[in-house]
Amino acid sequence: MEKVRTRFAPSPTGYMHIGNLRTALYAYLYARHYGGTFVLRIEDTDQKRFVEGATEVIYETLKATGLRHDEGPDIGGPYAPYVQSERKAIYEEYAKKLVESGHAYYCFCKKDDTDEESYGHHCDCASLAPEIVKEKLKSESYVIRQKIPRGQKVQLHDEVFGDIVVDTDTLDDQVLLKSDKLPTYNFANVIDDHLMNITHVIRGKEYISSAPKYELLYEALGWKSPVTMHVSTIMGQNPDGSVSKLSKRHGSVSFAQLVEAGYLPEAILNYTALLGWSPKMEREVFSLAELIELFTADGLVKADCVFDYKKLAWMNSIYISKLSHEEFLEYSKKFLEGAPSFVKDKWEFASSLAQGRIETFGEIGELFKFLEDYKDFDLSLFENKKNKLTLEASLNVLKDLYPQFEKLEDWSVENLNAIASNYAEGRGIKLGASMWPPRIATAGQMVTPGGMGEMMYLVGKEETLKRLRRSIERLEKEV
RNA sequence: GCCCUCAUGGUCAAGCGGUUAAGACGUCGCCCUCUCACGGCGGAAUCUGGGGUUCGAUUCCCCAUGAGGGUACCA
Repeated sequence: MEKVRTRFAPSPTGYMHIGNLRTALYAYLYARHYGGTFVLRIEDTDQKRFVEGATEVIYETLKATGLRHDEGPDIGGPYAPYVQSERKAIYEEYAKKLVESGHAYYCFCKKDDTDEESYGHHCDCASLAPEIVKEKLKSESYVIRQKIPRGQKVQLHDEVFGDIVVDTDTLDDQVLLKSDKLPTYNFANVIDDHLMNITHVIRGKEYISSAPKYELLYEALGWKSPVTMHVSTIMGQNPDGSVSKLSKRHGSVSFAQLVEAGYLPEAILNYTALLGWSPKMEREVFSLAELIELFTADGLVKADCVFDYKKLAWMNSIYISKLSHEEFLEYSKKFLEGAPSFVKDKWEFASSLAQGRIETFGEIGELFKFLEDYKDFDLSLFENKKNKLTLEASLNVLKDLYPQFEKLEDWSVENLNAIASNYAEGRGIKLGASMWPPRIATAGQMVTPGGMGEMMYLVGKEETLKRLRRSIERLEKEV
């Protein structure tokens, strides 16, 4: 059997759209699953869109996600160069061959010759006499267009969408070679896929309409066309419930933005793998190695799918919880901005509270923010039915416990909790009844990322005692 | 306008002629618990509509509708 070769052929736009990353992932998984080769090719034939440093973004993303390519501009390979702008002469050669064989023609129309009302390109350049063409070539700029045969059917097969039959009369004479002598995507991709011996093409569904034209080109050149797999489009949900192609207004759409927001590369990859592809089993958390093992074309879904940030967040929380404490500490470093200083100082400890509670690293600052924003809060927080706490009962607990806390020299979570639990035991009250009031007094808020001991430890002795005194003072006035 | 494609809960999806129509996220309730989170248990919620074919259609065919894409010297 022929060795599988897939490719990822992004254009250097300056960022890696998540849909693009998914295509790369699928191409990578497919190649690896069949022990094949994964090729990276840069499609930079649109000079107007040149972005400085854009190819670096592509390399960095592939590196960060572990989608290692076997051939590419940065590492070379038997089919170099892997950058289309460096292959200019190749396309020109094949375009001329097609003209000679009657499958393409020179077109001298100006860009705006076709009026806006007509759809598709129609002109008579194809039937120009050879002498006239020769004459015009000397002085006029031109493009080379594919000559689509009339009244024929093109039949093609896609691994995902099945058989497709198209009437050639609905196809346009598309431009193959632009007036700047650079090929269009539609042409370059056909030439390169063949020349680079690509056996399986995985690309977005938006190219399915162009597939018949590619098929015609392969036929004209006498080449065998690769197996194709068109994958669904990733959509975003609009506020009104409708969907449209995932874009900035839906949220973060590039890999870099997602990472910046605190999503782990592994989680992003795992989640996007499952958007438009299914392993057909109940499990959803897979390592890259497991995905390679499971990935086949029959799991590819035809219908478009909506990117769900909530589910990605859930997936991310799974990966965060699987991190070792050391990894979590290391990774969280750059997300500590906005966290109160006494949380940063004790981050080694606070991080253990955070790890099980956050879904993205971006939430860290917010999680502990209230500890810094301490102000007089609504005293009703001290009331708690389940623990039989009234304002008065809470006040008593605080007054009883305060001297013990004040005396405590080793301000540790264990010691703090011990004081409260001994007190509860001695009084014959519920543990919650003794821990609730100090926790509320310390945090100034009902919901906290840890229990009483943890909150008091984080805030520190001096500040905690100050807060306890303030609460006692306020409660005494109230009761 | 023309062409192509798609259509299972709010979302991701399994299903490939006979099922109580999986599972996950989200959501709701309960349990656990000093709060939250985690975890456990349970609930609500889906086959776009209409025609066929068939003993029987979510599943096959046709039409309609809706959605997406193409119709670029962009990819």
